Amino acid sequence: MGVHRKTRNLELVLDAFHDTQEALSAHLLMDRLPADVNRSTVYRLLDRLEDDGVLHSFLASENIKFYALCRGCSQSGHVHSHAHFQCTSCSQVVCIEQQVVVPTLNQGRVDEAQVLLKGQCATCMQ
Amino acid sequence: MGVHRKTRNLELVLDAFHDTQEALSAHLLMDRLPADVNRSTVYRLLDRLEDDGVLHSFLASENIKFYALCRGCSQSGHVHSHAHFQCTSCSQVVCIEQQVVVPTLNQGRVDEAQVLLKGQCATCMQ
DNA sequence: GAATTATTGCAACACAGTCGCATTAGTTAT
DNA sequence: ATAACTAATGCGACTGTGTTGCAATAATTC
Repeated sequence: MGVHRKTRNLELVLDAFHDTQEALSAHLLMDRLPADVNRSTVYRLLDRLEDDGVLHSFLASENIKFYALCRGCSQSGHVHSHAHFQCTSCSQVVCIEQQVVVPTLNQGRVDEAQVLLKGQCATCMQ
Repeated sequence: MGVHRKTRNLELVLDAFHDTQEALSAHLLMDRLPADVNRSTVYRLLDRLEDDGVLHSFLASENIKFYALCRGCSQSGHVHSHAHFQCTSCSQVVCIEQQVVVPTLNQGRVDEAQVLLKGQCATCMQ
Protein backbone atom coordinates (compact mmCIF):
# COMPACT_ATOMS: atom_id res chain seq x y z
CA MET A 1 0.00 0.00 0.00
CA GLY A 2 1.50 3.31 -1.10
CA VAL A 3 1.68 6.55 0.82
CA HIS A 4 -1.80 7.81 1.48
CA ARG A 5 -3.19 10.75 3.27
CA LYS A 6 -6.18 9.99 5.36
CA THR A 7 -8.77 12.11 3.65
CA ARG A 8 -12.53 12.29 3.98
CA ASN A 9 -13.05 11.05 0.43
CA LEU A 10 -10.77 8.06 0.86
CA GLU A 11 -12.61 7.02 4.02
CA LEU A 12 -16.01 7.49 2.42
CA VAL A 13 -15.05 5.28 -0.51
CA LEU A 14 -13.57 2.56 1.68
CA ASP A 15 -16.62 2.64 3.95
CA ALA A 16 -18.93 2.25 0.97
CA PHE A 17 -17.14 -0.90 -0.13
CA HIS A 18 -16.99 -2.29 3.40
CA ASP A 19 -20.72 -1.68 3.81
CA THR A 20 -21.69 -3.99 0.96
CA GLN A 21 -21.03 -7.43 -0.46
CA GLU A 22 -21.63 -6.08 -3.93
CA ALA A 23 -19.14 -4.95 -6.51
CA LEU A 24 -19.64 -1.31 -7.46
CA SER A 25 -19.14 0.77 -10.55
CA ALA A 26 -17.97 4.35 -10.23
CA HIS A 27 -21.55 5.41 -10.85
CA LEU A 28 -23.08 3.10 -8.25
CA LEU A 29 -20.41 4.15 -5.80
CA MET A 30 -21.20 7.83 -6.28
CA ASP A 31 -24.86 7.11 -5.59
CA ARG A 32 -23.80 5.96 -2.15
CA LEU A 33 -21.53 8.90 -1.44
CA PRO A 34 -22.50 12.44 -0.47
CA ALA A 35 -23.45 14.39 -3.57
CA ASP A 36 -20.53 16.78 -3.22
CA VAL A 37 -17.83 14.17 -3.76
CA ASN A 38 -16.19 14.99 -7.05
CA ARG A 39 -16.45 12.61 -9.97
CA SER A 40 -12.78 12.86 -10.95
CA THR A 41 -11.77 12.24 -7.38
CA VAL A 42 -13.81 9.06 -7.27
CA TYR A 43 -12.19 7.76 -10.45
CA ARG A 44 -8.77 8.66 -9.13
CA LEU A 45 -9.39 6.97 -5.80
CA LEU A 46 -10.63 3.80 -7.51
CA ASP A 47 -7.53 3.72 -9.69
CA ARG A 48 -5.25 4.22 -6.73
CA LEU A 49 -6.95 1.67 -4.55
CA GLU A 50 -6.66 -0.84 -7.35
CA ASP A 51 -2.97 -0.10 -7.78
CA ASP A 52 -2.51 -0.62 -4.07
CA GLY A 53 -4.26 -3.97 -4.19
CA VAL A 54 -7.13 -2.86 -1.98
CA LEU A 55 -9.65 -3.21 -4.78
CA HIS A 56 -9.73 -5.27 -7.93
CA SER A 57 -11.62 -4.36 -11.05
CA PHE A 58 -13.32 -6.13 -13.93
CA LEU A 59 -15.72 -5.31 -16.72
CA ALA A 60 -19.40 -6.13 -16.48
CA SER A 61 -22.22 -5.56 -18.96
CA GLU A 62 -22.54 -2.35 -20.88
CA ASN A 63 -18.78 -1.91 -20.75
CA ILE A 64 -18.89 -0.71 -17.18
CA LYS A 65 -15.88 -1.17 -14.94
CA PHE A 66 -16.74 -2.60 -11.53
CA TYR A 67 -14.62 -2.61 -8.42
CA ALA A 68 -14.73 -4.85 -5.37
CA LEU A 69 -12.69 -5.28 -2.22
CA CYS A 70 -9.90 -7.81 -2.40
CA ARG A 71 -11.03 -9.96 0.50
CA GLY A 72 -9.23 -13.27 0.22
CA CYS A 73 -6.79 -12.18 -2.46
CA SER A 74 -3.25 -13.47 -2.48
CA GLN A 75 -1.15 -10.50 -1.47
CA SER A 76 1.63 -11.20 -3.96
CA GLY A 77 0.96 -11.81 -7.61
CA HIS A 78 -2.62 -10.76 -7.21
CA VAL A 79 -4.27 -13.13 -9.60
CA HIS A 80 -7.98 -12.55 -9.69
CA SER A 81 -9.17 -15.61 -11.46
CA HIS A 82 -12.30 -15.77 -9.38
CA ALA A 83 -15.55 -15.19 -11.22
CA HIS A 84 -18.11 -12.43 -10.95
CA PHE A 85 -21.82 -12.81 -11.36
CA GLN A 86 -24.11 -10.17 -12.78
CA CYS A 87 -27.89 -10.45 -12.65
CA THR A 88 -29.39 -9.51 -16.00
CA SER A 89 -32.56 -8.32 -14.24
CA CYS A 90 -31.33 -6.09 -11.42
CA SER A 91 -27.76 -5.65 -12.76
CA GLN A 92 -26.27 -6.31 -9.34
CA VAL A 93 -22.76 -7.71 -9.42
CA VAL A 94 -21.18 -9.97 -6.81
CA CYS A 95 -17.92 -11.87 -6.51
CA ILE A 96 -18.07 -15.65 -6.66
CA GLU A 97 -15.73 -17.18 -4.11
CA GLN A 98 -15.32 -20.36 -6.12
CA GLN A 99 -12.12 -20.46 -8.17
CA VAL A 100 -12.38 -20.87 -11.90
CA VAL A 101 -10.34 -23.33 -13.86
CA VAL A 102 -8.35 -21.28 -16.32
CA PRO A 103 -7.75 -23.04 -19.63
CA THR A 104 -4.13 -23.35 -20.66
CA LEU A 105 -3.10 -22.46 -24.18
CA ASN A 106 -0.93 -24.28 -26.67
CA GLN A 107 0.94 -21.08 -27.25
CA GLY A 108 1.27 -17.79 -25.48
CA ARG A 109 1.13 -17.14 -21.76
CA VAL A 110 -1.99 -16.45 -19.70
CA ASP A 111 -1.50 -14.01 -16.85
CA GLU A 112 -5.05 -13.32 -15.87
CA ALA A 113 -8.58 -14.54 -16.43
CA GLN A 114 -11.69 -12.43 -16.23
CA VAL A 115 -14.83 -14.50 -15.84
CA LEU A 116 -18.24 -12.88 -15.87
CA LEU A 117 -21.25 -15.10 -15.32
CA LYS A 118 -24.56 -13.65 -16.40
CA GLY A 119 -27.96 -14.88 -15.33
CA GLN A 120 -30.59 -14.25 -12.72
CA CYS A 121 -29.92 -13.84 -9.03
CA ALA A 122 -31.93 -15.67 -6.37
CA THR A 123 -33.91 -12.54 -5.50
CA CYS A 124 -34.96 -11.84 -9.05
CA MET A 125 -35.92 -15.49 -9.65
CA GLN A 126 -38.42 -15.10 -6.73
CA MET B 1 -31.21 -14.96 -40.13
CA GLY B 2 -33.63 -12.07 -40.60
CA VAL B 3 -34.52 -10.33 -43.81
CA HIS B 4 -31.46 -8.63 -45.21
CA ARG B 5 -30.80 -6.65 -48.28
CA LYS B 6 -27.55 -7.45 -49.96
CA THR B 7 -25.75 -4.15 -49.60
CA ARG B 8 -22.17 -3.14 -50.18
CA ASN B 9 -21.63 -2.36 -46.51
CA LEU B 10 -22.96 -5.70 -45.34
CA GLU B 11 -20.66 -7.55 -47.72
CA LEU B 12 -17.66 -5.45 -46.74
CA VAL B 13 -18.22 -6.20 -43.06
CA LEU B 14 -18.71 -9.92 -43.61
CA ASP B 15 -15.62 -10.07 -45.83
CA ALA B 16 -13.55 -8.33 -43.18
CA PHE B 17 -14.50 -10.97 -40.61
CA HIS B 18 -13.98 -13.84 -43.04
CA ASP B 19 -10.54 -12.48 -43.91
CA THR B 20 -9.21 -12.79 -40.38
CA GLN B 21 -9.01 -15.19 -37.45
CA GLU B 22 -9.11 -12.26 -35.08
CA ALA B 23 -12.00 -10.80 -33.20
CA LEU B 24 -12.57 -7.16 -34.12
CA SER B 25 -13.86 -4.10 -32.35
CA ALA B 26 -15.94 -1.57 -34.28
CA HIS B 27 -12.85 0.60 -34.44
CA LEU B 28 -10.54 -2.14 -35.71
CA LEU B 29 -13.18 -3.14 -38.22
CA MET B 30 -13.48 0.38 -39.57
CA ASP B 31 -9.71 0.49 -40.07
CA ARG B 32 -10.15 -2.39 -42.48
CA LEU B 33 -13.07 -0.90 -44.36
CA PRO B 34 -13.02 1.88 -46.95
CA ALA B 35 -12.92 5.23 -45.21
CA ASP B 36 -16.34 6.26 -46.48
CA VAL B 37 -18.25 3.57 -44.58
CA ASN B 38 -20.30 5.35 -41.97
CA ARG B 39 -19.63 4.80 -38.27
CA SER B 40 -23.30 4.47 -37.32
CA THR B 41 -23.80 1.98 -40.10
CA VAL B 42 -20.97 -0.19 -38.83
CA TYR B 43 -22.43 -0.23 -35.32
CA ARG B 44 -25.86 -1.06 -36.70
CA LEU B 45 -24.51 -3.86 -38.87
CA LEU B 46 -22.61 -5.36 -35.94
CA ASP B 47 -25.75 -5.27 -33.80
CA ARG B 48 -27.82 -6.88 -36.50
CA LEU B 49 -25.31 -9.58 -37.32
CA GLU B 50 -25.13 -10.43 -33.65
CA ASP B 51 -28.92 -10.64 -33.39
CA ASP B 52 -28.91 -12.94 -36.38
CA GLY B 53 -26.32 -15.21 -34.79
CA VAL B 54 -23.70 -14.52 -37.42
CA LEU B 55 -21.42 -12.78 -34.95
CA HIS B 56 -21.03 -13.00 -31.20
CA SER B 57 -19.72 -10.25 -29.01
CA PHE B 58 -17.83 -9.91 -25.75
CA LEU B 59 -15.99 -7.25 -23.83
CA ALA B 60 -12.21 -6.98 -23.88
CA SER B 61 -9.87 -4.53 -22.17
CA GLU B 62 -10.45 -0.83 -22.12
CA ASN B 63 -14.19 -1.34 -22.17
CA ILE B 64 -14.20 -2.22 -25.84
CA LYS B 65 -16.78 -4.54 -27.36
CA PHE B 66 -15.32 -7.10 -29.73
CA TYR B 67 -17.10 -9.19 -32.34
CA ALA B 68 -16.15 -12.47 -33.95
CA LEU B 69 -17.72 -14.87 -36.39
CA CYS B 70 -19.73 -17.69 -34.87
CA ARG B 71 -17.83 -20.56 -36.46
CA GLY B 72 -18.67 -23.69 -34.51
CA CYS B 73 -21.50 -22.18 -32.52
CA SER B 74 -24.51 -24.25 -31.65
CA GLN B 75 -27.25 -22.85 -33.84
CA SER B 76 -29.94 -23.04 -31.16
CA GLY B 77 -29.43 -21.66 -27.71
CA HIS B 78 -26.26 -19.93 -28.79
CA VAL B 79 -24.26 -20.28 -25.65
CA HIS B 80 -20.87 -18.72 -26.06
CA SER B 81 -19.05 -20.09 -23.10
CA HIS B 82 -15.84 -20.37 -25.04
CA ALA B 83 -13.03 -18.12 -23.92
CA HIS B 84 -11.31 -15.25 -25.65
CA PHE B 85 -7.68 -14.34 -25.35
CA GLN B 86 -6.30 -10.84 -25.51
CA CYS B 87 -2.61 -10.08 -25.74
CA THR B 88 -1.65 -7.29 -23.36
CA SER B 89 1.20 -6.26 -25.67
CA CYS B 90 -0.37 -6.07 -29.12
CA SER B 91 -4.02 -6.04 -27.94
CA GLN B 92 -5.00 -8.64 -30.51
CA VAL B 93 -8.01 -10.74 -29.54
CA VAL B 94 -8.72 -14.30 -30.64
CA CYS B 95 -11.29 -16.93 -29.78
CA ILE B 96 -10.14 -19.98 -27.85
CA GLU B 97 -11.77 -23.12 -29.19
CA GLN B 98 -11.46 -24.91 -25.87
CA GLN B 99 -14.66 -24.92 -23.84
CA VAL B 100 -14.60 -23.39 -20.38
CA VAL B 101 -16.01 -25.10 -17.33
CA VAL B 102 -18.68 -22.77 -16.03
CA PRO B 103 -19.01 -22.80 -12.25
CA THR B 104 -22.46 -23.56 -10.91
CA LEU B 105 -23.91 -21.40 -8.18
CA ASN B 106 -25.64 -22.32 -4.95
CA GLN B 107 -28.36 -19.88 -5.81
CA GLY B 108 -29.46 -18.06 -8.93
CA ARG B 109 -29.25 -19.25 -12.50
CA VAL B 110 -26.31 -18.83 -14.86
CA ASP B 111 -27.26 -18.27 -18.49
CA GLU B 112 -23.96 -17.23 -19.95
CA ALA B 113 -20.28 -17.03 -19.14
CA GLN B 114 -17.87 -14.51 -20.57
CA VAL B 115 -14.26 -15.54 -20.15
CA LEU B 116 -11.44 -13.23 -21.13
CA LEU B 117 -7.89 -14.51 -20.76
CA LYS B 118 -5.20 -11.89 -20.73
CA GLY B 119 -1.53 -12.48 -21.30
CA GLN B 120 1.03 -12.49 -24.04
CA CYS B 121 0.57 -14.08 -27.42
CA ALA B 122 3.18 -16.33 -29.03
CA THR B 123 4.29 -13.59 -31.42
CA CYS B 124 4.84 -11.00 -28.70
CA MET B 125 6.72 -13.51 -26.50
CA GLN B 126 9.20 -13.94 -29.42
C1' DG C 1 3.16 27.58 12.58
C1' DA C 2 5.53 27.25 8.04
C1' DA C 3 6.93 24.36 4.25
C1' DT C 4 6.02 20.51 1.40
C1' DT C 5 3.35 18.06 -1.68
C1' DA C 6 -0.61 14.72 -2.09
C1' DT C 7 -5.23 15.42 -3.01
C1' DT C 8 -9.00 17.84 -4.77
C1' DG C 9 -12.35 20.52 -7.78
C1' DC C 10 -13.22 22.27 -12.03
C1' DA C 11 -13.71 22.40 -16.76
C1' DA C 12 -12.57 20.64 -20.87
C1' DC C 13 -11.69 16.74 -23.31
C1' DA C 14 -11.53 11.82 -25.60
C1' DC C 15 -13.87 8.09 -27.12
C1' DA C 16 -17.42 4.22 -27.61
C1' DG C 17 -21.75 3.76 -28.69
C1' DT C 18 -26.80 5.44 -29.65
C1' DC C 19 -30.69 7.88 -31.83
C1' DG C 20 -33.94 10.72 -34.76
C1' DC C 21 -34.76 11.89 -39.14
C1' DA C 22 -34.47 12.82 -43.87
C1' DT C 23 -32.40 10.58 -47.97
C1' DT C 24 -30.90 6.65 -50.71
C1' DA C 25 -31.20 2.37 -52.75
C1' DG C 26 -32.45 -2.88 -52.63
C1' DT C 27 -36.47 -5.59 -53.48
C1' DT C 28 -41.03 -6.80 -55.05
C1' DA C 29 -45.12 -6.21 -57.62
C1' DT C 30 -47.20 -4.25 -61.79
C1' DA D 1 -38.72 -1.44 -67.17
C1' DT D 2 -41.12 1.31 -63.87
C1' DA D 3 -43.32 2.36 -59.65
C1' DA D 4 -44.13 1.42 -54.83
C1' DC D 5 -42.45 -0.12 -50.60
C1' DT D 6 -39.36 0.04 -46.97
C1' DA D 7 -34.72 -1.52 -45.27
C1' DA D 8 -30.45 0.62 -45.00
C1' DT D 9 -27.73 4.65 -44.88
C1' DG D 10 -25.54 9.21 -43.68
C1' DC D 11 -25.50 12.93 -40.84
C1' DG D 12 -25.36 15.38 -36.73
C1' DA D 13 -26.33 15.66 -32.18
C1' DC D 14 -26.31 13.33 -28.14
C1' DT D 15 -25.29 10.13 -23.87
C1' DG D 16 -22.26 8.20 -20.69
C1' DT D 17 -17.78 6.47 -18.93
C1' DG D 18 -13.54 7.71 -18.03
C1' DT D 19 -9.23 10.99 -18.40
C1' DT D 20 -6.34 15.14 -17.93
C1' DG D 21 -4.16 19.86 -17.02
C1' DC D 22 -4.00 23.15 -13.79
C1' DA D 23 -4.78 26.00 -9.99
C1' DA D 24 -6.52 25.76 -5.20
C1' DT D 25 -6.82 23.16 -0.91
C1' DA D 26 -5.48 20.52 2.95
C1' DA D 27 -2.88 16.46 5.22
C1' DT D 28 1.57 15.66 6.79
C1' DT D 29 6.37 16.76 8.20
C1' DC D 30 9.76 19.66 10.09
